[in-house]
Amino acid sequence: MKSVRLPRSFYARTATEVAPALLGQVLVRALPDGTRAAARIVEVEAYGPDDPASHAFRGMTSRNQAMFGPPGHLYVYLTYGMHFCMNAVCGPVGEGAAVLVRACEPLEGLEGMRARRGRERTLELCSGPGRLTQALDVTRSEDGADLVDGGSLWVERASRSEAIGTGIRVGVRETARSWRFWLEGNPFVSRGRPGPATGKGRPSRVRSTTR
DNA sequence: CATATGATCCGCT
DNA sequence: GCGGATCATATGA
Repeated sequence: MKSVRLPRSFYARTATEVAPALLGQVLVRALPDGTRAAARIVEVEAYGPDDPASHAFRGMTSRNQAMFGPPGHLYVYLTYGMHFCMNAVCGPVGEGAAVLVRACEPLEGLEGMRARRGRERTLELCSGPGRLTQALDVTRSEDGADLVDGGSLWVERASRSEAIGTGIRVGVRETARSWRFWLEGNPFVSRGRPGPATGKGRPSRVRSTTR
């Protein structure tokens, strides 16, 4: 079957529409050495305008300017001084919305991923925002890259059968928005972090003890 | 200029 | 379950 790259119009919607729609789609990375890496998106988070948790909330800076650019481009930033996180920019130009890709299921180029990650277990290659950028060799150099017309990184349409789970975003204290989306039952979904266990509003994650 | 803080990961207990 | 690693960015003196 022919692989179809997601068009600009796919991203030109609100982040809360794009986020669940990205689940099951395949992220493809063409590496400098000519090899390919591909992974299926299994967990995302939406960050919209008027959203205090969004990097765009306080206006445009040199760090987040890609978020205010055209949809379908990449916003990549460094967090905790050592981990990159990748986002797909959404909405109209100037809005400042994006979807954070939190976890993927490795499909292609696993050996390269293992080498870049320094880990053997497939489960540890892409199950986390910092992990997947390392596995796919995405750094700040890719900030602003075009997912639609660019040549090294894009998203291909794929089918999905799993149900979608929703919950509060990881590391975000605000509990009103359930803007984290994942493929229910998929083992590559990151464990995330339970919110500040201040008593109210536990995330109520799926029970995953023994299996 | 100085400092606090992350949309995290990993190793150790 | 907990804390250290490690630094760009934002904010205040």
